[in-house]
Amino acid sequence: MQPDQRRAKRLPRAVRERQIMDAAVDVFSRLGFHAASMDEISEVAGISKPMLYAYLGSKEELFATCIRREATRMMEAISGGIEPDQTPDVQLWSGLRAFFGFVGENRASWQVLHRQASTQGGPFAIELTDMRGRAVALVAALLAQSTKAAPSTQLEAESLAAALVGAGESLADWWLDHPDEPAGVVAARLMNLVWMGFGDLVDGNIWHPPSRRPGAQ
Amino acid sequence: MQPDQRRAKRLPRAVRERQIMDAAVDVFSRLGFHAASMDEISEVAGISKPMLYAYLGSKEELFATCIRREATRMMEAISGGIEPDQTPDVQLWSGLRAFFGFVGENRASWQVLHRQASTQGGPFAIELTDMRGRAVALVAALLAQSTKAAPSTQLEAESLAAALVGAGESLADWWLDHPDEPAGVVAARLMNLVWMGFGDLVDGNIWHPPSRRPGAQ
DNA sequence: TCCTGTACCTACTCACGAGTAAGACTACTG
DNA sequence: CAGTAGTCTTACTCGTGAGTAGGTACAGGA
Repeated sequence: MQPDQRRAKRLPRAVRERQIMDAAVDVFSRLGFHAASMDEISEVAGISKPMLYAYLGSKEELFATCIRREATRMMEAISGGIEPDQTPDVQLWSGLRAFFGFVGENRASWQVLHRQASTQGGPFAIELTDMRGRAVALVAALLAQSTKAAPSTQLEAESLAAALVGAGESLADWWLDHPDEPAGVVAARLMNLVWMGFGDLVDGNIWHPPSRRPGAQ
Repeated sequence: MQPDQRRAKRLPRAVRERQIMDAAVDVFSRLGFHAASMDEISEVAGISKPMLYAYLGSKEELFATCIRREATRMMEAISGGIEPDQTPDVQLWSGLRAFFGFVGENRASWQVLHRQASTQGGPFAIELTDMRGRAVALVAALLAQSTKAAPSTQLEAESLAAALVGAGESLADWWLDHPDEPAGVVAARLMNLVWMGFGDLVDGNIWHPPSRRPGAQ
């Protein structure tokens, strides 16, 4: 109880809100929505519970706000990583790298986004579905570029995009349990799987970026 | 309160246990582990709470038992669907069909297995990891058959198997939100994606089973 | 120096849910 | 019909966690 035990007193609202959001993402990602308590979030954030309610509203509002913030951060990271005037395979490659790069550096964000939000019903799933919809649209547009030739592509591209996004999601989940692998390796693995297919891979044909540096990552 | 409001009175223990398990899978799949209450499970099962505790133990024990039962059912469905003396691609195809067939007919089981169990820590994740490990081993063995030719296959096959299993898991999740698609179509889509790859698909090369009936499903 | 607003707290209320105590009802066995 | 084993219930205890009441402390302006 020394007077010097400064808890960074009397900060402006915007700063506190960021601290609270960071704490909330941390706690939600570790415990899940239901098991997380507002008491613990306020403790991690270094403030008291009434502040939390005054600034961010109820537990549900806080969770929804977390999802929106992290979803926005991630989609910006991905679309920022794509170079639009490259060939489709290179665009896909850079998108995958951006995605796994983001997940690698923001594991808590990914936890709260994918594993938590998708298991809670109600408004949360809506936010999530919205983000996934944007990701699928991004990939579908990219695939549609590749398939100008083929005939019945519009719907087919979209469902394949959904499968690819799903594969990315679950490979990211798998990666959470195998954190030793570098991001580039995981991304390259998925790239090869979806671009070449096992049928080619067993013949030794692998995909690689158009030679800047031979090694991955 | 008519005396005729028979709640199927005084059944033997084994029958009650099955009813309770079914109710538990239903409630857990709808609400998740934490939000599900033992009161609701007992109500759905048509018995009172103390019976539930007497027969299946605590909430955590009940949940773990659910996971074990559903995981076993699913793995049996899959390995029962594979014909071991076929070529690797056909084996993979029949495995995928068995998997999506099971999920389609047991949506609640899949919910509780994948979406719920994977987000809860502790003993549940262990059960789940165990099941996934068996699935990955199954697929990895299958892939290893295909790649006798290639050199550095042992570890590579295993990680590709993990990616494939992950892709299947998340495609099944996606399917939960698009229940109108038939199981065979979803399975065929994943089969094409992982066996042919986009690189072939954009050229119009699709994989199909070695002609019994031309149409899928 | 008083005044007002914003940051911030302690200490509650209240509902809900896990788990239990204690016994009642039924069926079978002798 | 008494006894016993197993089925089943009502009616609790008790902890935990969401949300709030009612304040204190500090900062800046008059």
